[in-house]
Amino acid sequence: MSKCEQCIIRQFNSLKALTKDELVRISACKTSKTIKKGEVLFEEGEHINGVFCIKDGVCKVSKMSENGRDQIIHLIKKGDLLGERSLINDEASNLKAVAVNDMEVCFIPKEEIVRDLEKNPNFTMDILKNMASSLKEADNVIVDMAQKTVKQRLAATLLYLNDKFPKRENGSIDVHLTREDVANIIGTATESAIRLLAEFKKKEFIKLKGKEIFVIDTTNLKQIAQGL
Amino acid sequence: MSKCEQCIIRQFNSLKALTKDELVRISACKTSKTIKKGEVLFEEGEHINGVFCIKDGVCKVSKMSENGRDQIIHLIKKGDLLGERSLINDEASNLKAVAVNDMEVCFIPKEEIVRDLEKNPNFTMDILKNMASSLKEADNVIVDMAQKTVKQRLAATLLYLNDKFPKRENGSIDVHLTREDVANIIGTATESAIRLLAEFKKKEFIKLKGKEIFVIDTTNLKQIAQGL
DNA sequence: TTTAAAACATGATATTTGTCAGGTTTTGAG
DNA sequence: CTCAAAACCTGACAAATATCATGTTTTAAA
Repeated sequence: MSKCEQCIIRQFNSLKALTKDELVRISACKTSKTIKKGEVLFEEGEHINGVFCIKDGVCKVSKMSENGRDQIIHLIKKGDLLGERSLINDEASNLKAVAVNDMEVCFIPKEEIVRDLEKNPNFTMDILKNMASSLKEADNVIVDMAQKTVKQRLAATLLYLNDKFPKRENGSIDVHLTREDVANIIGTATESAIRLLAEFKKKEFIKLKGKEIFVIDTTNLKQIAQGL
Repeated sequence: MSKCEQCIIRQFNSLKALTKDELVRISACKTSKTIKKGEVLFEEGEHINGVFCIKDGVCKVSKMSENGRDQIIHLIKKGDLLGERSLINDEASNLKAVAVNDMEVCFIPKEEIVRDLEKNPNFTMDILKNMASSLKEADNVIVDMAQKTVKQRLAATLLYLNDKFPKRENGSIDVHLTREDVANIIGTATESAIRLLAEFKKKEFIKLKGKEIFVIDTTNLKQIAQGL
């Protein structure tokens, strides 16, 4: 079992604010898990009671709408923390998380890390800063969902994926999303997502090879995302 | 100038976590303002450098989309704090705030209250809890914007307004929103909002008298909001 | 009180998006 | 490898929504 105090992943999230002693204690109680593509990390309504530190892979975090369709709200990747909110309130999760690529994660139980939230102001402030930044990002998503067309949102999403996620050797985005996943990110019907992907392909803004997506023409995609 | 330590409004927000001494100090440096309907509290891109404590009235908090239309993201009312995020990061505001009714607000400068964020863990935790709850709420809004029809969103918004805002003596919701404001909350064209309001009126789910809105049939509005 | 601007309203029409139906291709378990 | 399930794709059509045009009513400033 690897040791948190030697793990470089923590540099990418709030765990970097923990002291060496705190990390040693956390290391002793954390569990490491391998999660295969398609497996569930947690369900809506479940009490998570801890945080996941993502060492590798990607998962989709979604919420079922009253209309019965899943809306993907976040994609969580290597270096991210998942489930911070479970440390702050005692509510059940309003979200579901499913692995999109195979994952390596560590799980830190709430009761061990909550103390640090109370005792280490650096850690608290870092969590607070992240929340503030997530909230700002959420504002942007709300505006985009409310005001942009499906085509604009797809263009923006492709740029986001291309920007934030690793590439395979051949240059495609290394995230195993189905067309339905893409539709559930932008909030549209699967058929609409497929049609627009085909349109972007035809215009040579992107290349498609099975589930692999290659972003080619960022300039034009940016223009479309902005509604020009 | 009224004193914070004697002000009951703070019971409704995170300021309740401050000690008496802290409140006395804050009281000495805060400024009270009257803001008339239509006046701007702050603009997008402005550095707020403090928090507003809303003693009375309502304001709309919005963000301009790339498409050039304003999206209202929050309605802030009596008892709420506005601008907490300015305490946490040093970025300019991504949002604009405009009074919708006449307002009474107090402004607490950042430099005076930031100390309390550092020194008083109760205050920090309360801010953190509020952020977590806002984030959860933002998730819900994203799902609704992405998945619900305009009609569903209007029904949900009417129920929200009816639930969260004071009523006038005659029973109408005491928030002075134009049709354009309503459209900018639900993310649609003004004409569409007008048409749907007329439809709800015809079906007697609501009553309209000028800008006054009376919610009558919550049962049917709930059904519509849920897409039944 | 007057009056120009803003807000409200409605019809006609265009565009976007969803739904349904029918196929083909890909995937992964056995 | 085989083959059923899942994912993908496309067309036709329906529904939702935006846009444009035009007229009326309300509001608030002079």
